[in-house]
Amino acid sequence: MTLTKTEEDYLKALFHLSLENESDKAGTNQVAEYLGLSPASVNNMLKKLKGKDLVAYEKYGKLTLTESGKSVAVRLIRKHRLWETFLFKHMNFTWDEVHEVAEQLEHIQSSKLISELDKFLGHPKRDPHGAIIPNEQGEYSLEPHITLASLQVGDTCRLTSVRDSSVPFLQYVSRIGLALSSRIRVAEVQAFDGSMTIETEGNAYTVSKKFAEHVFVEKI
Amino acid sequence: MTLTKTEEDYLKALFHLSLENESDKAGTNQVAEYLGLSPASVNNMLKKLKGKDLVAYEKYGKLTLTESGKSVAVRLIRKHRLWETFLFKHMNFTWDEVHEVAEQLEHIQSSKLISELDKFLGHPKRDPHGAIIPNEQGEYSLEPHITLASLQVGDTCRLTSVRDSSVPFLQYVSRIGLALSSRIRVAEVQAFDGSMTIETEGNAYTVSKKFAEHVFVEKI
DNA sequence: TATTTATATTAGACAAAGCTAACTTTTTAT
DNA sequence: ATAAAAAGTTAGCTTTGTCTAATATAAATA
Repeated sequence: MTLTKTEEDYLKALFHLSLENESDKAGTNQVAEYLGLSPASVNNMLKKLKGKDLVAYEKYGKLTLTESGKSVAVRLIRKHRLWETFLFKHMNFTWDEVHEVAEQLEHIQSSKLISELDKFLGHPKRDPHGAIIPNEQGEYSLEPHITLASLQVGDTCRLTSVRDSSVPFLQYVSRIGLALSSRIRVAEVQAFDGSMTIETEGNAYTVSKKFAEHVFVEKI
Repeated sequence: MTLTKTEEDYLKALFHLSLENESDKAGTNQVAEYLGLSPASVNNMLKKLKGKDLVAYEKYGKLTLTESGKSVAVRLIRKHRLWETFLFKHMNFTWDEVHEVAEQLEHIQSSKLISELDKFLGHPKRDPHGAIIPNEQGEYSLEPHITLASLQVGDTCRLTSVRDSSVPFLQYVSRIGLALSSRIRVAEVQAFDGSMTIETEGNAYTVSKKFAEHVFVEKI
């Protein structure tokens, strides 16, 4: 079954939202917000995807991807991340530039191209944002998602990946000298709003709680 | 102005047909045939493209691309041929496999990606079918299109490029041992139907006139 | 529990790009 | 020069994916 670009975008949205929500479910309005569409449009498309057995839900109920829908989504994410890696490593793109073009490239249909690209890149495990790339079978490890925001004063960590691929966020991360593998020490946390002062490479920066929640780390 | 994939496909079709016809013009039915659509659909789209000043024509008259339309088409052809080159040289695609995927890749919008790809490939002059790749400014040389069919008994030539990118044609070319730069000698020509017997690498094959008209050569 | 708010659905309209069938204009051939 | 054929156009319908406005259900709160 061949899906349209639009159908693929819905499945990917559902996959991402399911991961963020508890219990692998998402809501119509949430999908609409995520894709920048009206709830009516989303409802309309959901009917079609349900008919194709890619999404499961009861009227007025929460949405889940079926196994088949999940598999399509994971393959898309694999393609997206492989293309991001290609753009970053071979086309001189910066990490804030790769997402937009990969959004287009992920819809190219050619299994040969993807397996060759994977080989060409040396079967990379992570994309330029540190996100894990699912393998050819669609398997991927869900690593512990510890955010910078969960650390305490005095803790030291290493930046493993970022939650957001948006240009403003990534440029901000770079601006304060952070990148994948950066070592970070938490110097201060404000009880008032959770903002924290961090040290990296000898410099100190104060960042909001929201920011810290978008940075994944491993403690060291 | 951003064009849809569909609009781009029409412009590319018009460009190719204009080159094949005398006087850089094409007809509605011809475009319909080329794209596998009904003349009515084509007429419909032509109105839109005329409104955007990409195509020029009078009612019931022949079609030409405007300078602006030509420029869009050439940029698409450049992208198509660069992607074909990439697939062939780095993704282990054969020359009969590249066209289909390049048809998709040519619609990716990113000028940075194309200029980086060009650099990555070493600014190639020709694609895997021997076709000339327009440069960044959209300039390209129209080389003399001498076909194998125009040669006489005893002439010797080298295969420079092929007119057709279809899988059956390219597989046939390969099957009889021909590739870019192959040396060919014309051993015999039938006055009856123009079919010709050619020698290459010590083997002889008889091919139709139609076939010979799809093979571009330079005399040696 | 009753009411308000949030979420989800339906109905009806629209634009893009396709189609068929009918019609008009141009070209070709008798 | 006229009739037949080919090419181009128009009208009206279809599908896909979007929208707004109105309505129905579920969840939250008073």
